[in-house]
Amino acid sequence: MLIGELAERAGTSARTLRYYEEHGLVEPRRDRNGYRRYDEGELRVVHEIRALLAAGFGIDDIRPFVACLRAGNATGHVCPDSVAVLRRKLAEVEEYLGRLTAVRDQLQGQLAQAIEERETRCLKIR
Amino acid sequence: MLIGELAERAGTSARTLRYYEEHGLVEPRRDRNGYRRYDEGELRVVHEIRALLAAGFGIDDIRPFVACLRAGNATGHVCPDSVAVLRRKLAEVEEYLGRLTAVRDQLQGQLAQAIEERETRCLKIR
DNA sequence: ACTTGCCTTGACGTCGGCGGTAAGGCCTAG
DNA sequence: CTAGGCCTTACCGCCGACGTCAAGGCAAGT
Repeated sequence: MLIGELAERAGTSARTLRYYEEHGLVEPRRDRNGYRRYDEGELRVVHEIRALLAAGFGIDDIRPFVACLRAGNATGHVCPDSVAVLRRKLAEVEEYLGRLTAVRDQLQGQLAQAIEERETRCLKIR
Repeated sequence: MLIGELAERAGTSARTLRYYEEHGLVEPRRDRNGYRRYDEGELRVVHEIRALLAAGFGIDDIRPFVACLRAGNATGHVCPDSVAVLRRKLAEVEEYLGRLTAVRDQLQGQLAQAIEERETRCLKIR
């Protein structure tokens, strides 16, 4: 499989796949002419990468998951290194959730106050 | 008040205040020698800006709040434009909260699954 | 031979809110 | 006169996951 086909099947771009390779997440063989040659398994790897990125992981966080998949595991998150990253990320997400919830409450409060104030003014005008 | 004093009183840097000015949030007068001269009210404006930034607003979102404050209102979020931005931002935050909650649940699930799998293997080994 | 359509490397652009530094002007105290 | 402590404009750097050229090589159909 050449890079274009993998890109299309994975729902992404060739540039993106080269980027992953540049950062050590994928290592295709090379044809005589220098073309990258991927085997079928890489499709799963790329899907895993994309899912983790979408979940907010950084490239460096993802490396252990890929290694775990390559080691023959059914999923990338069962190895100790992956679990450590999972724990850390979960903590980060929960902290961010807390802050974001506080922000939401504050916004709701300001909005309610603004509306109330407007109605007060309307009553005065009448 | 010169830029250094305002920066210190607002708990930020001169560079930051110039950045705000560059983006139309503050417009100090100029002394004969070109120095920026701020009056007392700008301290509140800068505090408002910082609070909104900390809440996740972008520079462009903040402009109406500043205008609202300058128009003589007690707070920057009572004017129609500000309220519109508040509504939009609240919607954004809530959507992001939803996605982040989904991510958290997924992470918790994967973590639980990984731990369960490990324990299963330990039982087998024994 | 020519066109089309893959592929390659390399390098710069993006977004946002500044930080940092250079090169220089202004003002005051010693 | 000079040192220092403000101020000015101007421009590069940062982070991360790519997008977007540019310039060229390779393979295959007509």
